[in-house]
Amino acid sequence: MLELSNKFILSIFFTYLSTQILIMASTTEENYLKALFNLSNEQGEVNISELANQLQVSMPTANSMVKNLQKTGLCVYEKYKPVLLTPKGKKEAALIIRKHRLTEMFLVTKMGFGWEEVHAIAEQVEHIHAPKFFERMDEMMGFPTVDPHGSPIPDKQGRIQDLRFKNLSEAKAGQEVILAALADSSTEFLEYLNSRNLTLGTELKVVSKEAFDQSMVISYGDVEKETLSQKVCEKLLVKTFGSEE
Amino acid sequence: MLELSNKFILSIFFTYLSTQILIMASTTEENYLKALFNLSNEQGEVNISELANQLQVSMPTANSMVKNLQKTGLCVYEKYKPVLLTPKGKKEAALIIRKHRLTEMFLVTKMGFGWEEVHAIAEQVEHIHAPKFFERMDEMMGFPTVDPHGSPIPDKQGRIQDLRFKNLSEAKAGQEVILAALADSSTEFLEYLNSRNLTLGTELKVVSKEAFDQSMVISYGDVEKETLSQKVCEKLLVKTFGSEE
DNA sequence: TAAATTTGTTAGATAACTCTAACATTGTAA
DNA sequence: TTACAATGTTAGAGTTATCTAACAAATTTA
Repeated sequence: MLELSNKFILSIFFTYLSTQILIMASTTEENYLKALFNLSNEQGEVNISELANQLQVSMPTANSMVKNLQKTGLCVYEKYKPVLLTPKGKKEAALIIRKHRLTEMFLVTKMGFGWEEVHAIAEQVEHIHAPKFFERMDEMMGFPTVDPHGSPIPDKQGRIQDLRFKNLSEAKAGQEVILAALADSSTEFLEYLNSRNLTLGTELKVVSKEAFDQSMVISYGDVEKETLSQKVCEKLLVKTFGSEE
Repeated sequence: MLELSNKFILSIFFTYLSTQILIMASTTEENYLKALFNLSNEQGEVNISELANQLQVSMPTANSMVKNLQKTGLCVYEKYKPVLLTPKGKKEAALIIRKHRLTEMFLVTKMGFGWEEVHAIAEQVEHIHAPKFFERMDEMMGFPTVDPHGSPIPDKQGRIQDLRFKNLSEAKAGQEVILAALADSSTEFLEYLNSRNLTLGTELKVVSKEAFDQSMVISYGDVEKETLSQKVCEKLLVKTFGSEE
């Protein structure tokens, strides 16, 4: 009876410790946090199968890791329910994403890499534990707010600004917009954009829109006519001239 | 009988694969390789106890990892004998050290870090698998041959030049030398040197030498008299004016 | 709504890296 | 040269992160 009671008190004590003391997440855990963050829908929910798929692990693996993350207070999870990040988990995820995006920006602006080359390197650098290293990058770049693909860089507190760009696919014929960000930063898509000389900041004019397949003809720079499929238009995020902050 | 024979053939096949195909060494294995490389004496030998001590693991742990490294052809080892790196193991170790030292130099020359701050960061960055990342660093720095502590940077083939500096402790009274490298790059020692304004490239004059405790009085720059203990003198590597390559 | 499909869980195993305890070998010193 | 000390090895176990096989729940579809 007494023993049970002691165990109970100890378990409270350690639960307290785990939420208060920073037990560094392993690289694996960091990857799960990032995946959960990126997969979160409007309700902040993620299904185990999506998580497993994203990380290319089996469902039992994802399931058991989610249980671990819950023990350290980084997510909430109930059997057969979707996973939710806690505020602590969200913050930790955002800070990893901060390191990722700062690194990508540094590689492009300070080291001469192409925007299609940086993801794989940043994927490794983001796990480095050296606050000063990332602070120096940030400083050297003049505190950028977006990465080379237009995605916002979370601040030191893990807060992310919501840029709320529009999809190019929503633009009307005749409209002029600025290419501001991408909804897909895969190497393939970036190389597609490279081959068309489409860079962030480019002013685009929607020449026409094809009702049949939602493809668009646009013009920009020296390019008079370029046809973009619906699929491409949905991946291009744009802002209107007025909408600078 | 037939089964045994098949097993034997398979084992030969996999041994062959392991020596031919690049099975990436894990971060842990990389740390063992580096430690073996750094601890190697003139005969290239390392005792298990030294290795275990260097990596702060138990002897059984070091012992079993050495067996793994042997399986992948990175070291040679016989029961109760010291460990030896193979040429393949030496090369792999040197290439990790190359990444470490390039990183240290980059952090100091391109990112404004102090030489006492860079070791811990480089210790993490050295495990990044991204040849282009390190090649760009190298290029941006103009292909440096030494790191911020004067240690040589191995080339892309893993070859290390032997700079053969002398110990300051061997210098005679009256002699003038240039501080070229350090035999100890611990934070404590680097901070000691910082506090005395002793940097690589500084011209030192040996004012006098104390026979009793082997301490030295030196002068350099604006400093007329500075007493250095024997311990410090042994950690300072110097070259004479003539000995530039 | 019952059956089929999808999604999620449990159980049990494996690989990598680590440990301690116990034992074996080698080297050193009485 | 025997005994002690130092060094090295084996055995067995724990942790983390992964898997497959089998089962269970939830959801979709007929």
